[in-house]
Parts: sequence; structure tokens; C-alpha cells
Amino acid sequence: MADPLPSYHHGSLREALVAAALRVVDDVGPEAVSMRALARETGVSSAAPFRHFPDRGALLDAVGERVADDLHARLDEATADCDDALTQFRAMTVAYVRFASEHPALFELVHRRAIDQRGFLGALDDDRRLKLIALIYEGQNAGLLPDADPELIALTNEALTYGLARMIVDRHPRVSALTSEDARKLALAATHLLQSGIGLT
Amino acid sequence: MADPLPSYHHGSLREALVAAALRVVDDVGPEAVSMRALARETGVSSAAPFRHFPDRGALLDAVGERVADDLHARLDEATADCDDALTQFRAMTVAYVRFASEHPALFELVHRRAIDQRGFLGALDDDRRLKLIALIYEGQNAGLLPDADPELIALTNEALTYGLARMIVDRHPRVSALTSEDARKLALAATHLLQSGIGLT
DNA sequence: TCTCGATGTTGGCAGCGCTCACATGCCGCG
DNA sequence: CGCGGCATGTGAGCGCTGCCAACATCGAGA
Repeated sequence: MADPLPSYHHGSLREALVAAALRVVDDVGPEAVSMRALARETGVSSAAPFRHFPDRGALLDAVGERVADDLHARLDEATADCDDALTQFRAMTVAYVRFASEHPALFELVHRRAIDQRGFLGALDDDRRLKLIALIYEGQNAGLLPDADPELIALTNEALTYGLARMIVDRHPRVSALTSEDARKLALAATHLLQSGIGLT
Repeated sequence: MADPLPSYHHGSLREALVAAALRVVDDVGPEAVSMRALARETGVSSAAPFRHFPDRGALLDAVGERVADDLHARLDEATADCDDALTQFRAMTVAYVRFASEHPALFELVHRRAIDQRGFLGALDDDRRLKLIALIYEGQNAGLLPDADPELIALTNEALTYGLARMIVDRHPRVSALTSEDARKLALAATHLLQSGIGLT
């Protein structure tokens, strides 16, 4: 953390920039990230950051990747200690919505970057989605689920989760200023409603 | 449209600016809106826009209000010729998702502005939501619906709709580059899945 | 008709992203 | 061990931006 000497070469400027930018995004938002301000804060000249990132967008991409990794880790952690696939899936939904409510700007950044076809969560989503689809097939074979396209069922579930998270991030009137606990309850209740409706129990 | 004389006073600069900004947002995105560029395009000096809007954000707010009005009108139009309250509600969902898929940047703007507690769609949502809740009460009294909190049922439905629209806007892998028709089908299928699951038929 | 407020203009400030030519110092090779 | 090259830093600067202040113009109302 503490550089012994303010030497000519910073040593870990890249990480320092990403960390500082991440803080700004989390506190204020992506549009508040300024290369020059970051350089000032990090104690380097205003041109130095461009040695590590071709442009501002690339810095935000790097931040996005880092956030995506963090989110990924959180989801893993949240689903670690439940063996039942269904409860595992529910835990993931809750963790997802919770992250959105605790770090709206980071959540927004990660999904906004998906606009540029980078799809940070692509691999992650695929990974999880396959589990859910397997679960749905199981349920259908056991006669517990309606015969709808499993892809559609999975997508509907995903849309509900994403919609809840997004409503919180976008501060929709009915869900703004929720505590983490409230967000957790809401996510559980809503997904339960959908899943019990569909037949997943 | 065609000003007879390029007189000193523009006459309708405010509307011209909003219209031009709306075009830019729709084509490129909100961050591409530049006061000076807009002024140039409109044929006035770069300080003129500030006679009508205190700052750039206010212009974007005005664009947002206009878009919200347009969206409102579209929803009214879409639900005009269906008398059944349920089909009316479904038509609204479809129109909502469709607007998102056709004008992602405008959709984003309108909901992003909600972040600043303006909640352009607040009144609109309330209006619609009351109809849905009345419908849910009806269904519950008739024994068709589970005894869940009607507010929760309404909110879940809203979250699903918003999630679908947002996934399209944010170009999530599984729903990116959908045609309007595909978006329509998807919205219908997903909401039907939820509603039939819940018991709304 | 004269005046005054709404709406336009010019010029300018500070901050931004980004580039270029030059400075520095670390690391590997002879 | 010395040195040369390359990654990484610097400072100056370009053109853009949002926004402000002082002044110009015009139309509507007294």
C-alpha cells in the first residue's frame, strides 16, 4: 500500500487506477470517472494512465471485469453451502438482487458494459443457466412442471431476477431505498411466487 | 419547420433543441448529447441553449419527459381496443417491451432519469398498477388466485416485464438483436407463463 | 413611442480526453 | 560489471466541452 519512495516509476499504477476508479464508480457513478482526476489522486501526471489504458472506456472495462469477478465470487460463496439445486438457485437470486441493492452503480456498470457486446456475465450466466435447465428437465420428467419450453422457463426466471435487481438500481418508486434485508425478502417472495406458480417446489 | 427568415430570435429554440437532442439520444445515446453541437446544428450560438435550460441535465430531463409522454401515449393506444382488463394488461406489457426493443436508448433515458427521484413513470405506473391490483382482488375473491399479497403479485408481474425490457435494452446474450415481433412473442410467452402459474387466466 | 424583459451574441475560463516528444530507470545481455 | 533497449513516467499542448458574464437585439405592453 504505502510506497516507500515516490519514485519516478509508480510500480503498480494500473491496479491503483482500477481501484480508485472502482471507488468513484461505487460512490458516485461511472460518468464521474475522470482520467485526470484519477491521475492527480494517484500522484502521477495526467498522461500516465494512458500508458495502461488506451482510453477512458478501457479503464471502465477493467473496472467492470473486476466487479464481475467479485460478483461471481459472491454468487459462488452464496451457493456454496446448499446442496439442493433449487435452494442453490434461490440463494443465487437473493445474492444477485442483494448485490444490486448494495452497489447499484457497480451493478449498472457491469451490465452496461454488456451493451458493448463484451457480456461479462455471459460465461457466468451460461454456467448457472445450465444448472437451472437441467433442474427444469428433471422436474418435467417427474411430471411436476408444465410442458413449456425449458429455455423459456429459465429465461422467465432470469428476467424476473434481473427485473427486480434493475428496479432497485433504477430506484423505481415501489422498491427504492430498500434495506438489504428487505431486498432479500422481496427476492425470495417474488421468485417463490413464480416458481411455485410454475410448479418448482 | 422552415423558418421564413433567419431572424435574430429563433422563435422556438426550446422545442428545436429538445427534438434534436431526442434524435441524438435515440441514435447514439444520452452521453453523445452536446450543448454546443446541438446549438451548431440548430443554427444558434453555443450559449443560446442555456437561456432555455440551466444545464445539460435539464435538457436531458426535458427529453425524458417528452419520451415518457410518448411512451404513455403508446401504452394508451395499445390498450385502447381491448375491454377485458387482463388482455388490456397483457397488451400493455407487450407494448412496453416493444418500445424498449425499438428505442433502447430512449427507454434507458426515461428510467435512468428516475434515478434522480423524478420518477417520470411514477404516475403512469400507479395508474396501471391500480387496475392490475383490482384485477387480482377480483381473482382472489373468485378463488382463482393464491392468497399472496396482491401488492407482491403486482410487483412480481412488473418486475418480470421490466426485466424483459431491460435485458433487451442491455443486450443480454439470450435476447439481444430481437426483432419487434420476437420481442412481442417473448413478452407474451413469459407473462403468460407467470400469469398462468399464478392462476390468472 | 418608449422601454424593458426575453432571448439572442461574443468572448472567455477551466476542465476534459487524448497525443507527442522527451526523460527516466529497470532488466537482461555481452 | 556496464550498457542498451523498452516499459513507464513527464510536460506541453490541441480541440473539445459545459458554463458564465457583458453586451446586442427585438417584440410586447404601458
